[in-house]
Order: sequence, then structure tokens, then C-alpha cells
Amino acid sequence: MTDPAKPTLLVVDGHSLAFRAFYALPVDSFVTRDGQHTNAIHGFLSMLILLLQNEKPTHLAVAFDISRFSFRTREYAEYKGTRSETPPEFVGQVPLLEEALQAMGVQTLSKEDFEADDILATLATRGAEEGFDVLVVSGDRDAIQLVRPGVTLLYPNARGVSELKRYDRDAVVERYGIEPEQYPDVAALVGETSDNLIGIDKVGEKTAVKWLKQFGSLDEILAHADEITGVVGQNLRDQKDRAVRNRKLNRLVTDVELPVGPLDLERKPIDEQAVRAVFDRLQFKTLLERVLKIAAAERGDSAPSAADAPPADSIPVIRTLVDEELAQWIKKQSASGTTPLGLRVETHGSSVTGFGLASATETVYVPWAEGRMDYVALETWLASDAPKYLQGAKSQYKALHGAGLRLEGIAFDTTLGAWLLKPGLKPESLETQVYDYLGERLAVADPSQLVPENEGASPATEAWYILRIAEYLAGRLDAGSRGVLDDIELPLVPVLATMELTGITVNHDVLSALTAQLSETAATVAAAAFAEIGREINLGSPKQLQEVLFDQLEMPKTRSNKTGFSTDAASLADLQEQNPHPFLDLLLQHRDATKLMQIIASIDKAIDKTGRVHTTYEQAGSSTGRIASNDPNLQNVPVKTEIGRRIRSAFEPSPGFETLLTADYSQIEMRIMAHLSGDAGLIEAFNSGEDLHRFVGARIFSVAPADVTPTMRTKVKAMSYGLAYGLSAFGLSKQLRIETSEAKELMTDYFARFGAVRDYLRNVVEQAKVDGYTTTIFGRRRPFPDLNSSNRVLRENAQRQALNSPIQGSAADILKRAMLSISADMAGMQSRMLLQVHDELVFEVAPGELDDLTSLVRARMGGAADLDVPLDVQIGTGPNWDAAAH
DNA sequence: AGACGCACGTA
DNA sequence: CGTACGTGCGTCTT
Repeated sequence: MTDPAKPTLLVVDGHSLAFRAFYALPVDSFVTRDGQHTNAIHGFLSMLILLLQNEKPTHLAVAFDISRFSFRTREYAEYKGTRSETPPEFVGQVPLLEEALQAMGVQTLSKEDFEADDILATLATRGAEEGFDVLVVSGDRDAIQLVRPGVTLLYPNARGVSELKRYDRDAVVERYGIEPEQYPDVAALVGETSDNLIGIDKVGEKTAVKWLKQFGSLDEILAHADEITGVVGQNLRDQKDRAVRNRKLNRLVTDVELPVGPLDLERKPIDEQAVRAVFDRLQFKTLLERVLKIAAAERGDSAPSAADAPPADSIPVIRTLVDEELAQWIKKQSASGTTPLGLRVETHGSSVTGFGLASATETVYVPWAEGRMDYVALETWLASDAPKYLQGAKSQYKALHGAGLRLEGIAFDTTLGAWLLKPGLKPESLETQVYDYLGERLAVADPSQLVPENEGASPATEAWYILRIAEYLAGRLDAGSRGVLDDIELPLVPVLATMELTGITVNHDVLSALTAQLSETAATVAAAAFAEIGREINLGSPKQLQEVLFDQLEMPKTRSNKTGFSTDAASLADLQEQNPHPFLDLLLQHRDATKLMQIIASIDKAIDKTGRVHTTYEQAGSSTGRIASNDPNLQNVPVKTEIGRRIRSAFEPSPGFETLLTADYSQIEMRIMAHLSGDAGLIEAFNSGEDLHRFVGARIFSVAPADVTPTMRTKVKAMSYGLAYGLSAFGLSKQLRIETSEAKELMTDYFARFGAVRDYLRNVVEQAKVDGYTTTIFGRRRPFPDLNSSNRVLRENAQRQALNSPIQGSAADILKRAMLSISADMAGMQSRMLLQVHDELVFEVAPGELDDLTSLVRARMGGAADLDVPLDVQIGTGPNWDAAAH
């Protein structure tokens, strides 16, 4: 660390760090209500605040580039020429960032014709001369050359700006094997893609370092170029101009004329008024708190305001409790009423080794060993309704289950809470949540080390943080989202956990037989395909397929994608029409067979010793509220083709169970659309008992329901389903392979009869534009920052997502509600709920329970929502999943 | 090894 | 130029 006796000068490359932050943080998640992107500002400030806290610089400056042009581009026009246009979402953030820095009392610097790194180089050099401990923060590798006694480089790692690696001289030597001042020589030889500086061909870091060690410097290497043998030696001699040019360009200027020197950069006090104003405009709540905390500390008034949570350094001292002491502690907590405790289960492998418990003021660690029975108090508390706050409650529930412990009283889950606040984010680790929501660091053990040199945080500390994150999140959830959390998501945790633990029986022999048959088909078809084109290629390689189709067979070009032209099934079907060739059909057959084999393999390898497959449900994985399934994904088991359905026939009731039962909602999304739009025609369609598409078709084509032809029905069906996805006339015409004009006409006719549907869909988007989010029937929100984007693609994507979200999300809510009431009703039964597939549930039925289960499932699914149209539930039973379909 | 794009399975 | 997912492969890049 830095010498406390010396002043510390911190100089930061504003542009490169802000740019890194821009790409490290999701651009969609940081947008103000009026559409201003703030992710780069947020990431940069967050990093800077950490630096202020950790490094306590006495002097500070942030340097910016004025433009992408400098003396270097004048010397070499292609310098940084490979850089693509700066994204517009980034450009607007820089002035705001400078404003925020100003409010924080941070000096910003820039200089015409020079890059920010040159300013850094100048200040670092002078600072070191004047007796400062200098810290240089830059995302540009060229800054390595600045490292020397008194100058340390902080360089962001690949993960963005959240972690800075410290390079002093020893660290540079360790990482690169050379002295810091030799680094530019290495870079000159190797080249720097990001600056569009091409190096010597075939010379990488290894070779460059080897030469430098041998000859000492680039000049000496070039002087002795004749002594270097082989292709690289020749390349060096041929291309030495490149190295010379690169070296000239990557030398940082250390004597830029600046209006200030290091001594002028003394930290100024934070202007709290101004900081509040700027951060308010940027809608940075957490960052504001963190800055104000620093401001308070620097003023020397350490008393936290009453509303503040305890600061990071006041994590209560961890006590390890067992036996009587533990029982007393739990008793004391329970006596204080319904105050929730943070809970963290510690596991090693699959076994439970301890517990962390925390209240706002106390942290407790409880060691646990398998089979110990002296923890009655803890066991009782876990299984009681006493409120517990967890992170990732489902996996904790399962871990406890494995140790023979029951968990009840899940009153908050920070994973679910964070997801309901921002459903677009993937679940975060606890460490990330601590950092993102509290701005603090949680120690994490290095998983790559068998004996970690840095210890992870204690489960007790983790439990305390969980409590604080939960409070943070709870304070930000609106009433609707809180209702979804309390009434749907939290109660669903044990239901899903139990389904995962139960698993579904899969018949390995059925799968093996299928694989054998498919692999034979694949081989035969491949051989025939090779015969057609006169050579053997990898049929799974889109690249090789493109060569065959468009070069060798000279077929017309299909729609293009990033790697050339598409070879997907739709494109191949088009080709078959325009340019029939036996190869095309054989290729499709091969794709079919191999795809099915893959799916079978993923299921088969997941079968456990008891013959069951246990998927894992991702409860916080989708933006709309749906549940996802993985490892293996049991929500995409084939059903549409005959051979695909044979995979479903491998899913059977477990021994001791009578049959499988499937129950699904028919046309639930259309029904929700009818309800939400209040369209009289559509509501009548569902109440009439007539086939939906026939009813709608009759209205649109002005014929009797009996006279709706299959073609008409197909068109109407595609139109109806497309509605909820924001389908365009163009898309509809492509799907139905009809003229755009006909598709347009179909849409016009449709809306002439069902106008309220169109009005509703329009209104959803309009309202979302105003509110910034959409809401499901039950109050689940999804934010849409891009609805007002100036980027058309972004905006139109957001519009379609916005009109779909209440529909898909409400359907998800309804099935989840049904699962909860079904699960509650099944408490006394032996039958088990096994799978959820978005609008379908699969059960295995214990002997004698079929009638009861059927009627209860029908009643609970049918009654899961009170809509203006009935919820139709289809139920089927059979000896396997395929046979149980209807 | 890890990231990315393509292609394709489901609702 | 149709929403929401997960997986496996090929390919290019650490």
C-alpha cells in the first residue's frame, strides 16, 4: 500500500475507465426516467468512490481525451483506426460524468492534441519527482511504462472496472517478465490491436520478451536483427519499420504543458449540495449515500444519521454458539416478536457444515455436523414460521433437505427480490449483491485454490449482509411487486424445490433404442448427402454448408447473417422451392436426427441411480415471470413430431405410482388478451364453446362457422397467436407464405371485428412509455427503458416486448398461483407434482388418487384467476408423458 | 477453456 | 420485420 507519511496523488484516465464501465454494465439497466443512459457514469463513480475510500488520496485528477484525434493520428493516420464509431449511448454520458466529478470536488483535465494517458504520464512523472506516492488508474496497457518506484498502476481486469489489479514494479516483472520501462518495446514488437498498430508477424509476447532479455532493448534487438534465425528473424528484418513506428507512437509524453501541477490537485471538499443535485438527476441513490458518507467522514463527523444502516466497519462481532447458548439465543430472538433473521447455510460439497444467523446487531455462527442431535432449538426454529431472510432460498432449502432439516418461514429472498425489481438481470452472487446494493465488499474465497489464501466471509457475516440487502430491496419494491413476492414467489420456493428433489422417472431403454435408430438414420442420410455433393463435409458446420450451397452448387443466396448466409430450416425450404436439390432434404433429415439425439443424450446423462431426472428450475431467470428449466431443460422436450413424441414416451410414473397425469391450459394467452382488452367478440368466442379459430375465422371471412376451411383456420390461428407477439404484416406473410398485401388485408379484417384487441395492444405500449414499465394482472412489473430510444431497432423491440409482457407474464402468474393451491391441496396425498412447462403441469398419481387429483387440479387451475372468460383446463392420463397428452 | 453465433427444441 | 427460454455445436480467440 502507499506510505501514510507521503501525500498520495491519484490520477485517472477518465475516458478509458468510463468506456470499460460502459461495456461492463448492462446499458439497459442504467437509464433515467427521461431516457438518459448512465451505466458508464455509474460504473466509473462507483470505482472512484472505492478508490477514495481505500486509497485515501490527498491529491486527485481525472484526465479526459478531447477527441479521438491527437498528434499520434497526425503522425499515423490509421492510429486507433480500427475503433468503431463510439456508441451514442456512451457519448452523452461523458459531460454528465465531468459534471458529477466537479460536484465531488475532483479536478478534470484535458489537453488539445494529447491523449489522457499523456496527461497521466506527465503528472505521474512530476508527482514522483515531487515526493508523492502516485497511483495511476488506466485501462490502457501503455500506462505500464509509467510504473517505477513511487508510481503504481491500477489496471482493470477483464471483468470491467469492479476490480483493479495493482501493478508495482514487482508485479509487472512477475506478469510480463520484464521491467516496466521495457514494456513499450514489447508492445512495439507485438503490436496493439486496439490501437490498430500491427506488430511483427509471428511475434507474440513470449518471443518479444525473450529477445528483450537477450538484447536488452528494442534498439539493440534491431541492431542485432541479423543474428535472429528462422521465419521470425526474417519477419523482423522485413518489418522493422513497424516496430519503430509503434515504439514512437506508444511512448507517452511526460512533459505536456498543463495549467496545474501535482501540488495544485489537492482534494477539495465535496459540495454536498451540488452532488445531491447531479446524482438526483442521474437517479443514483446508492452512490449518493456512498458519496455523502465519504463527505461526512472527511468533515470528521463520523456520527451516522439515524436513518442510515450501520456502516460497513460495524459488522457485529461473530460469536460461535452451540448447545445451551444457542438455544438461549434463538429463544431470545423469537421472544422479540417477528423480527426476521438473516440465514445462510454453509455447505461443503453436498453436506451442511454450518449456519450463519444474523439480526441487525448480532452475528452468530453455528457449526453443524451430520447426525448431531443437540440442536433441537435450531432445528425447531428452522422448521417454524419464524421469518427468515435468505439469498437463493431454493438451493438453501434443498441443502437443508439433504441434511434432514425442514425450512419454513422464508420471508424474503434477495435473489427473488432483486429479480422482481429488475427482471432483466440474471441472478447475482451474494458478493455482487453486496457490492451493487450496498457498495461494500464481501470477501470471497478463491475457488481455484485448494487451500484458499484469502478466506471467504463467514456465513454469519453473509447472513448479516443478506439482512441488509433485503432491507434495501424491500424499500424499493412497489406494492404490486411486493405482493407478487409475498403471495407467489416466496411460497413457490418450497414447491419448486420439492419438484426438483422428486424428479421424474425416465426409461433409459426407451431412449437407447431411439438413439440407436436415430444414429443409423443419421449415418445413412449423411452418406447419401455426401454422395450428392461428391465429398464429405461436416454437416453441422454452417460455414462448410455455405461453401457447398452457395459456391459449389451455386444456389441463390438466402437471408444474410453475421457469418454469411443463413442455412436454417426456413432458408433451406425456400431453396428447395427455387432450386430443388436432393442434398437439401437429406441435410434437413440429418439435422432432425442429430438434434433429437442431442436432446436424448442430455436427458439420458441426467438419469440418476433411482432412474429419475431432476431438472433445476430458474425461478429468477426470465424477464416476464416465467420459470426456466435447466440441467437438463425439461421444458423443451420434443412434442411436435412423431419421432419426437417417442422421447416423451420415455417419461414414466415412478414405481408404486399408477399413471402420469398432465393438465394444461388451452389458449391461455388468448384468453388473457380477451380479458385485458375486454373485446366483446373475443370474449363471446370463449364463452360460446365453439372452437376459437373457427369462431374467429367465421367472423373475419363472414361465413358460417361450419364453412371455415382448414386454410382459413390456419391463417386465423397464425394471426391470433402472432398478435400477442407484435407480429407485423410482413412477418405474417412470411410465416403463411402469402403476399404481404393479403396479410395486410387479413390484419385489417381481423381488427375490424376485434378492434378492442388492437386498442388494448396500442394502449399497453403507450402506457408503458409513460410509466416506464408494464404490469401483469397480479402486479408484476417489467421496466422498459428503450421505449423512447432514438434507436429504431431498440425502440421497436421494446414495443413488442412491452405488448407481450403483460400477457405472457399474467399467464405465468396464473399457473404459479395454480401450483400453490394445488400443492396446498395435495398435502395429504401421495401423488406428486413433477414438472411445469409454462402452461402445463405433470403429476404422477398414487394408487386410488386419480379421481381426487383430477378434480382438484381442474378446480384449482380453473380458479387460479378471475377473468371475464373461463380458464379451460385439459387433463389427460397415461402410462407415459406422451400417452398422457390429449 | 471461454465467448459468440447459429440453429432449433419448447410454450 | 414474432415473445420467452436452454442446449449443443462449430468457430474464433484466451
